[in-house]
Amino acid sequence: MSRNGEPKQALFEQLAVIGRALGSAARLELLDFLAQGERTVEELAKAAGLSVANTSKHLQQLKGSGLVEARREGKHIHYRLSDDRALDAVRDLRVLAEAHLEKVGDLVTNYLHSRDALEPVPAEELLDRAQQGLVTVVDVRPPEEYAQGHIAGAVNIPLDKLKQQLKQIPRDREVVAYCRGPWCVLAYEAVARLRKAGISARRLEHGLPEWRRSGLPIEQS
Amino acid sequence: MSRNGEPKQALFEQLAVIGRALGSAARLELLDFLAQGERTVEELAKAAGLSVANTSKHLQQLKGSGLVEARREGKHIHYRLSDDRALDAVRDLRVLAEAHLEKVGDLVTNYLHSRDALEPVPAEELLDRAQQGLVTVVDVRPPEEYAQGHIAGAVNIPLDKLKQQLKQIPRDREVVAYCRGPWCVLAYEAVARLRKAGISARRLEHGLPEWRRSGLPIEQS
DNA sequence: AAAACGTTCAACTCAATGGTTGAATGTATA
DNA sequence: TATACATTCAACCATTGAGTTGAACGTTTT
Repeated sequence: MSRNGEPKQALFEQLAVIGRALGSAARLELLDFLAQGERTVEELAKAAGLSVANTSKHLQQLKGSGLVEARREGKHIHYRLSDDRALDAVRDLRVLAEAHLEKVGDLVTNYLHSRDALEPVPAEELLDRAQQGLVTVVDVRPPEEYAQGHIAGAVNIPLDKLKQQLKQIPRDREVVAYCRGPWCVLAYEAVARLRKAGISARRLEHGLPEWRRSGLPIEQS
Repeated sequence: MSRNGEPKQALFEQLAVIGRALGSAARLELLDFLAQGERTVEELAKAAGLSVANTSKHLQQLKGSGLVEARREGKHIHYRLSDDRALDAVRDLRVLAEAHLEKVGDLVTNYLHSRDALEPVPAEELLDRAQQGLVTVVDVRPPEEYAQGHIAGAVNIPLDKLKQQLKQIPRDREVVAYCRGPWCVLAYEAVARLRKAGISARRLEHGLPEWRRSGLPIEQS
């Protein structure tokens, strides 16, 4: 922004408006529903699990960026995708995300070439050693998810904060990282980075949902 | 995000990470430059008119979303697009912007004084006619960028050298000018000046990155 | 008219982001 | 080894965004 209104800047700014519109999981989910056809605000709110007011605001943001259009019919206002090409953009995002995650996966498996290093920590073992204070348990999910509930005694270090907080991690004991579940790659990546920094690290066999289901101790912030 | 980490939510959140990365004019401009090839932080900062520190932060955000990769070479760190498909996403944004944001249309048409006069040449048409020797293809970017790769058969006439080299341009056939991307200022300006000099000229519909992306012939100096 | 309903607006809180600055890191050169 | 250089980090401020709540708007029904 900073600078004058050169056309080039202005154009990129317009593109950024659309980019921002795609930069929220809630809105992407709304677009996903709208891909199936027209929906009212109420329907969308229910489907996405959002408040009506909040949904309305998201929809207006989408409308402002030209991705959706609205039509009044009686009491209801129906929203629809204004252009099928909007789906192209979402599809591209998906492709990029998959490519990225795959690449990350490759990085991890390349880095952890030793079999035992890749070996995950079973839940019972972790519980056992955590209670003896032998391991540092790291929750690599975003703070919101951490706040909702996490393994008792775990510290929250989201992946993007890992580098900054490396120094605060005790180097004299093993780190066990975990995240959402089986297909969540955050924990893999965290382990890779920790090892790169010379810290002994493994990942929890499963994620938090499995931990909870097994009746193992959870705590909330 | 409010709610728990259900897989579906997690997926959309991953997509949203990429969407957010595309949600800043500065980052889109950086991507635009990177579409031409590897660049150092310093080069990018200068090109985008941002501070180096700020540029670095933006680049790391792009890296975090998997859109770009970095490589160290001596003192410099070279960034590049990690996936050509990233350009697809940006192209989609552009299409959407053109289709739905009247603002953009206004900006574009205001920017080039006569829209009809600056009708672009589609890539296939250019390739076709260039092979028959019917057009003079002019690359108006600076020599360094030209050296890194240009459309096969194109001559390099940077904008500031255009006046001096006008005489060397054959007047009996059409000139097609191109530069970095669809909105690169240089090509518009070049076309305008060529016409002023009585030479029939149009600009390439897209820029070099898109040309390369389509697998059309490139050569290096 | 009045009442009921779906949607939007306005005002607010809290977290996240873009940006700056000066220090720290890591790599080549003297 | 000391120095210069390119990049990143850390701390900080101003702005924006998501989300909530209660009131207002427009349309239909009574």
